[in-house]
Amino acid sequence: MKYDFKQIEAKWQDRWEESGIFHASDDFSKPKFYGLIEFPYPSGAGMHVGHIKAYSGLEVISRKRRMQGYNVLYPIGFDAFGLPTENYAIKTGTHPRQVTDKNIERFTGQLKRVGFSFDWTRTVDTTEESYYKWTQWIFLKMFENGLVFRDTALVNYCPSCKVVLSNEDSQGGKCDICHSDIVQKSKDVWYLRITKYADKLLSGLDSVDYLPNIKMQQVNWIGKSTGAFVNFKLSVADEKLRIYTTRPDTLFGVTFMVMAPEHPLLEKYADRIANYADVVNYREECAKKTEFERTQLVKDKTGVKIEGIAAINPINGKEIPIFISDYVMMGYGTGAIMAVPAHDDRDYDFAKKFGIDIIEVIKGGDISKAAYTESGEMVNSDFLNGYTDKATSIAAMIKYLEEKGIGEEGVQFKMKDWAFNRQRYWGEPIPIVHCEKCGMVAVPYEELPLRLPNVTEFAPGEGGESPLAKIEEYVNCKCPKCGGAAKRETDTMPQWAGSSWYFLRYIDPHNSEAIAAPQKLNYWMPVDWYNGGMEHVTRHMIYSRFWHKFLYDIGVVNTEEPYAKRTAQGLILGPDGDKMSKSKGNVVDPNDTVDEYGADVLRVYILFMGDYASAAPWSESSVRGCKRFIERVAELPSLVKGSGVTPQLESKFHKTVKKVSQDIEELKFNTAIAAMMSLVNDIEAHGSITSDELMTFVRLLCPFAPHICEEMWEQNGGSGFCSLAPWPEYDEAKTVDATVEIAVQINGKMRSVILVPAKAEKDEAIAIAKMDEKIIAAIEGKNIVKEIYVPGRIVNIVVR
RNA sequence: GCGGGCGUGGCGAAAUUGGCAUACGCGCAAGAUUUAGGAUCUUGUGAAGCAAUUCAUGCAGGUUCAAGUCCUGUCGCCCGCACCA
Repeated sequence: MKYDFKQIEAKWQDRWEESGIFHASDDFSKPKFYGLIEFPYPSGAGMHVGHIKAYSGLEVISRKRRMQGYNVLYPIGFDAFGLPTENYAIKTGTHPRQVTDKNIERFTGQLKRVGFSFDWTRTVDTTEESYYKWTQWIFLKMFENGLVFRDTALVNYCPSCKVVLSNEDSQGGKCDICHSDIVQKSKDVWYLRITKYADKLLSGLDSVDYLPNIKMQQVNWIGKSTGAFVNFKLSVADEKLRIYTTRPDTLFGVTFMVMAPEHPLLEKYADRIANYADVVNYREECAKKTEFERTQLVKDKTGVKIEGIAAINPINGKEIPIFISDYVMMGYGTGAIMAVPAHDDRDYDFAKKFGIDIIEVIKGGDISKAAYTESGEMVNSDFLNGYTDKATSIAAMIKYLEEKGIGEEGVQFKMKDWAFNRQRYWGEPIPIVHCEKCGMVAVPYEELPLRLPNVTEFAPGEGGESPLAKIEEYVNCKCPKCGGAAKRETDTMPQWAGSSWYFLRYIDPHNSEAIAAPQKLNYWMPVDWYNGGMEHVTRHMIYSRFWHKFLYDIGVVNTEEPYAKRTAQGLILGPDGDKMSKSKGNVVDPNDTVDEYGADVLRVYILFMGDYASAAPWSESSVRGCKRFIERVAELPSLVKGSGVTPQLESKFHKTVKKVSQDIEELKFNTAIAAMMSLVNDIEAHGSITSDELMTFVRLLCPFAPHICEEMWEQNGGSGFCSLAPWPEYDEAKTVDATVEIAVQINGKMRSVILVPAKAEKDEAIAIAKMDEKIIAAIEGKNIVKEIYVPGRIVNIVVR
């Protein structure tokens, strides 16, 4: 068969589209498989081969599931709101709608050329009114349920994008989008109370099958810590200074207190603080520092001692000084700490710098040199003296604190509430109206979608306000409650909103009455397998798990967790081994590879490159190797002869079917393909193949290289589509050879190879080994000390 | 600093989980075919040696009949979190 991939691939892509064989059906009697990939952001750069890799894993799984008889939902869509599109619109004056449509068209074309088995009838686009209506609907439900609040806060602000960012979007003090330095700015912020779900987000991880490193990152991000809150009295007033600590058992070692420079008690007692001017000065200096400087660069301890107010250690009545320092954050715990310099590195540095006492309460280190942070025997600690176990001494102290009413057990999370608004045009309008009389009022559900007005100016205002603020007919409205004059919220939602629930919309994408029909949700959820990039493991995944858990709590969905299983693919690096980027010019466009080698070759190569989860550089010559493989596969029909199959080749077939079937489930596509290559080598060496075997092989390869397989299936008398033909079965008995080659070692060194029956007993195997010439020579005249036989593996004779 | 992972030919990588190290592919070499080759096919290909053999999984030890795999130490790289109290 001549391998004309252009003709073959176009032909089958057309047939698949016409026949609709990849459309999921709502036949609830069949077992279902919902495979989900992260829908792309349709950027102007088009897709690169990394996208293709991200979708190829579940593509193979989904195709295999269809052949196994499952009702498969493998959908695709576009996460199209966002800054890059808007920035492009500002630069070129093109409307973001037009830019988005153009980019989606281009992405769609690229995806179709690769022959992905997506259900194209269920495509979603987060920027369509029929979609964002429901994004707004969920927001209003959250508003209704007290999960939305507004606050003035110091926020991460990107001066270049003129936008407020969540902590997640400003990691390392850099803007996630333009990489400018983030500054702290006081602003009105809409928050989603994700912290209310912190515990559920953490405990839910026990019931899902995520790769261990994915779980770990989420656990880390949620950052639960257990400890205690302790109230310290102030010397000047009947006022408590409340702190959080994970080591309440070190309370006897406290020699000073530290408050965050922004701590509200400072202002409250300003008139009692003798050096209040210094405090204000220090606070202003700190505010100038970016988060990055404050947390990364300047680890040298700075601070100011509060004159005129001290704290009383509630456990021993000692008066201790209070400092302010920027190593204590207002955003974590209570914004104040008890400092135990003997057993905390940061407190130790601070105490050394300011000449404060250091009292050892845990034995084991040398506190004249450094803080001792390991565990050990408690000393100088009254009733805790002699305790050696950390958990018991903490429990004893908490018990004491609670009895005396000076503190209690407590839990803290690193995760903060989700800053949810952006001063931008290209996002979902926040459906809230500000009324002078009624306050914040929700737009009534029946008025959704609250449409994004058509504008011509997309740039944010100099004051950082949304472009929507300039449109008077949008801003001015009537209060839905009292009917009086009111103003609309002009901020929009962040990029992460639309992607927090898209997997639900695929289930019923054209439903105008609900997110999706309940019986369909019940059938399809949860997502059986979700694959995506490691970069989305903490943001998108945590946000969407939060939304899903909320929807569960209000009875919209029937599963607590959206994703039953989550895996991640590794990057494809440029041919130079660097991360692909436009600026380096090392981006590989899948279209180029499809043009030159064909979609099947591209697919096989991407999965053959190496471990699916690891990064690997692109290699053009290795692509050619995969082309050779596909071409040799295309020639297999010429080897079909009526008979003449050897037991060895038959066994190899069964072994290969078994290996490929198993490897696919473990995302070990590289070894699955290697096994098929090896089988082709053996077939060629043998010189013939039966028609049945050919058809088995074609079905086995079909999820990887579906176009050529469909063609061969048709040419060789297969009925229907190969893509729907039954997945090959194997006979376990036939994967085992009757005789096996095993190695013979003398004293653990390989000396020979013998052929023994697979079921040989120890005596038989050793007897055969001792007849081997090389072995005879090796053991001649020596004492046999020990004989080891591992069936099917090895014989080892120990001699002296 | 804390947490996780990795280190195997010239290259991408395998290794049934303690049992023939280097499968599969690339590259390279020789040959065939070709007007030509960045095409195709055949053969060879960890290193040293004429050989039998010996040495090879970052480095140094250890356990074991047997170690890429387990243990101890050490070096190097990658990722995540990070003044989180």
